[in-house]
Amino acid sequence: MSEEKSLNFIEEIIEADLANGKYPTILTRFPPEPNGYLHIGHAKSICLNFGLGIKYGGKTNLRFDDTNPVKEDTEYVDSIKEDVQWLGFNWEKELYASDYFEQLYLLAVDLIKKGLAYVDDLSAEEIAALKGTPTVPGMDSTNRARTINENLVLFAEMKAGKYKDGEKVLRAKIDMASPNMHLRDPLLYRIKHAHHHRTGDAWCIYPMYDFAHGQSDSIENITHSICTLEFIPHRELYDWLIEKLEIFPSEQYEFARLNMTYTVISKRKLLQLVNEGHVQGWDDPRMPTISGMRRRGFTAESIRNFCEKIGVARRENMIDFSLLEFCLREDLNKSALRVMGVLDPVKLIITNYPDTQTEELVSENGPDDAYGTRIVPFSKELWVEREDFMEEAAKKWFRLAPGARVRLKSAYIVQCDGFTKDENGLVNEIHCSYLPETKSGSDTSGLSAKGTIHWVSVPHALPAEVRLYERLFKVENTASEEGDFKEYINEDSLKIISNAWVEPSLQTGTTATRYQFLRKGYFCLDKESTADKLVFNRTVTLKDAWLKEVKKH
RNA sequence: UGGGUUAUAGUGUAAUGGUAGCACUACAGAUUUUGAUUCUGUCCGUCUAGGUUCGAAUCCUAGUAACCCAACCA
Repeated sequence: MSEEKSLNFIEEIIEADLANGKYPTILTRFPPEPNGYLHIGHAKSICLNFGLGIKYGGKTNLRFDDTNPVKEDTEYVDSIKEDVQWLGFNWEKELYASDYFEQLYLLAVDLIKKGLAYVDDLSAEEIAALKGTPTVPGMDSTNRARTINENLVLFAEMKAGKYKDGEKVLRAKIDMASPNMHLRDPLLYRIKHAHHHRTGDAWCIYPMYDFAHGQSDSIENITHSICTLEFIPHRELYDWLIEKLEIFPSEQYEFARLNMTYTVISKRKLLQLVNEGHVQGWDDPRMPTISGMRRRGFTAESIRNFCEKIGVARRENMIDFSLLEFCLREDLNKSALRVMGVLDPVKLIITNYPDTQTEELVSENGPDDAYGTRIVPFSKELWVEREDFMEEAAKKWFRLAPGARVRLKSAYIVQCDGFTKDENGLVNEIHCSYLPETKSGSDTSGLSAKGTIHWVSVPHALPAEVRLYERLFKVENTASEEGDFKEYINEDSLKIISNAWVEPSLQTGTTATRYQFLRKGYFCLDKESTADKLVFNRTVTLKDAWLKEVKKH
């Protein structure tokens, strides 16, 4: 039954490694720096790393790459853990690069003893000047010739706090003429008299990425260390350090990071959007952060499916936002409760319906019988969608218009007889007569209506605020446009409707409940919603064939 | 213009010398008490030029384009 599914290039490597006995089992890791919130690009990495662990019966660690104390905070650690768990993954161990500071220090001492690292007194500017350029070889620092003993003493003094920030660094002794800039005696340690969110003031020297990441991988016996393409030039250094240190040979593999149309996916840019007030926080429902998407109403399942569909490769990519929406709708369609809500209300009066009568009609809750039914109250006055009425019916118009017949969902077929306008010329009442024998479930009329519309009974309706979201940017790819990415922000990405009406069954529900407002889209309760003031987020619209028809003309 | 990486429909991803497939998008139709869902169909592709081969997306040669690398960030 199971179809042969093609492997991505990392799976091929793993299967080969397992087949030839290179490793008995695999261990991967997801290694975020706790300096911001996770976004959809991280989700790709999470699904990849944890997915491989699951697929091949191995394990995956969650490791915080917390080697730069001035940028990191426990706030981010907590949010990252929450997001990974929410996505549905369990880590083998929760680890921190800062747990290895002592071991890393000893590894650095080892490197010095091997004559492969030295303490340099040059300033950042001087080091940069001597580094050369991609086309011009670098030149040795005079400190490169220091003896092993001298280096040992100086490095110990760095650790002991004898020097101020920037006075000294530890560098690997490799090749100042290498065509790979990362091999021109890269910095291994720098001095930072800064408070670390976990180690406090215990350290004033901190390892650089290149002397922490691969070593942490090795300490944990990570078999496949998977990162993004921009780390390709680091791999030579990654391998060099592991070889010279004679530690567990973890191997680095790189894949292309996720790019998506109509958004930005970079911590730096997302941070700007938050700090400059273009959005209301990291979990603003317009943000491509995991927390933003969760608040917006995305399901973890839909995000995992998306990550599965986009694949893993080594070429630059730009994924259509519509694929994400497809995955979202695909999942929500299966699980969302069907309810009725009117976003732009206009009153419909059933002239031949008894003034004080109320009926309890039965309507289905979901896409199949398993969801059961609920009671929806019906009466003489209903709220219906303003856009479902036209004074003069257009071609192919299936909805309300004078003389036209429509089905009120789960209720009756009504015939539109007329309408009234207010002093501003705005339609304020639609007058209809209902056909009693067309009652839903017991229709004996033999009549049919082309269109079916949703409604809410006026005396029973609950007021609600509804927040509609559009894409955050006006252009597909801000990076390929002139100027700053913020010039392309869509100012209309949030529309708040304060006078919507929803059916009474929506009084109870949690932020975990997913709804489909019939014909209007998928919605969920926002975290700001209260029993007195319901607030809904529109997660995504339904596909709308009529809208397309209208746009054609 | 030093080094590295990558080029397959509009987008993403397969095909590991042997029928260029799948998904999204777009378009058309059927069904529908959601103009949703579901179902059916259509359009559209191997960066270029040579070469090897019975046979090339795949191998070779030469181009072209895009991205990455000169932070005491990760």
